[in-house]
Amino acid sequence: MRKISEATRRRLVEIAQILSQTEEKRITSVQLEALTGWTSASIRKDISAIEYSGGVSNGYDVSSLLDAICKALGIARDEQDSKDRGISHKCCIVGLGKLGTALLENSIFYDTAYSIIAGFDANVNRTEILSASFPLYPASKMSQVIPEQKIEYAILTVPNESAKAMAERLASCGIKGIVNYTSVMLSLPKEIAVENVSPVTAMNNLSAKISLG
Amino acid sequence: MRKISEATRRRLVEIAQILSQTEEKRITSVQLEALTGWTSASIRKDISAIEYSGGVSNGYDVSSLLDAICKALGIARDEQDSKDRGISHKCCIVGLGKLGTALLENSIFYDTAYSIIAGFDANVNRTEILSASFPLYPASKMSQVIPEQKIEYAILTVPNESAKAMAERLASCGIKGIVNYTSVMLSLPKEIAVENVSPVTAMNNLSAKISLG
DNA sequence: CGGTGTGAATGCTTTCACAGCC
DNA sequence: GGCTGTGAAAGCATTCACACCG
Repeated sequence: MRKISEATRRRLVEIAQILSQTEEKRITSVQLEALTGWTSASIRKDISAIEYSGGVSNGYDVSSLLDAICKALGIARDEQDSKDRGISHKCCIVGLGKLGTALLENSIFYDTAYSIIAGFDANVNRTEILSASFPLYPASKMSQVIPEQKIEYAILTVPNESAKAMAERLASCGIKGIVNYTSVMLSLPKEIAVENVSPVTAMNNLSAKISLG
Repeated sequence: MRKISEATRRRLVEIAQILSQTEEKRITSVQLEALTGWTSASIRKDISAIEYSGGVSNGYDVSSLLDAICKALGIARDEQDSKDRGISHKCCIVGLGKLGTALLENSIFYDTAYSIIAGFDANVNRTEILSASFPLYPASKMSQVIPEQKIEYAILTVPNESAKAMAERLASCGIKGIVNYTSVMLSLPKEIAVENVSPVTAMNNLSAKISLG
């Protein structure tokens, strides 16, 4: 069970997302191959890495497979599941510029296990003018609010210039993971997980992928 | 040279991004290890996969290493370089909701090889009301504008409900890569590259990474 | 049959360790 | 002395192939 490798994990996360969007009742590894591009054998191996006995003969039961994957990866399948299992990942948005406010108004985490419960910005004006369904604080309050509210994840949408400093502050506040929308590569203690999702990084990856065939 | 693996490519893209943000003149593989968390041996192997002779004895020359990586991966280091080498990646934004407009006002690709030259939305009102430094079109014009303008990449910021359909349309217009901000997993012909950067996907990855240690 | 689950074989990547160089 | 570059070894992951099951 502790044998879930990086590659397998990424695939399972993606498979889980596909399953949650499928309306079929059952699905086979060959269908998943068509959907994902990975070989069916590799998908079966991935699934065998988690404890799941269901898939006998005519494919997997979508719902129970999804449950099994989510359980194995420690993620919740939706809001209900997250309540049932007592998993709730509290997040905050750091940086309330154009992008940050777009995300906070978008209710992006509707019906997921994640919920945004605070926003921060260095500019006090902004935290006072903007409004959201959760409180907004000046950045100076981070070190107080984050531990107090047990916030685990941060979505970093500050300008590049402040990215490094803010990330380090988040780290020292005990944040566990950062979704990084800036194009600055963060260097943080390795127990803090970072997921880079800046458009520039994404484009570079895309572009390199294509140009190498 | 065609031996650049997926893993190596991703690391090199990240290293390139770090190099472009370093103001030091030289850097060693051990320093890169500290910054990235990957072992120095693996970094040296990665670099040896591209044609680069520079790094003798006391580390690598930041600027020439960056050049070499960019050249090997087919990406441009900045706007100037992209002009010099005649590389210019034209992009469009599909979906001008909150997120889409945040991205288009943000001049996110300032001083990169990428430039956004068109925006699309299914809602004609929106394309008429909004304004940007590039033209906005109703989605019906996609199949005309994309080939005509030789647009290679799309940033997909439509609502989840329309993601699948829009992605398929983009594919049929001959787009080469999609940066996917929706949480729908796209299944497209494998010659079309997709980079998933939705907050939900990112959080799931983060969360799985942490819970598996 | 059409499908899963899984040892065995193959093919990659990463790590090790050290020669060679400044 | 410190660092790169690289064969050789070790460790993983993917693919193959087939027994087994409904």
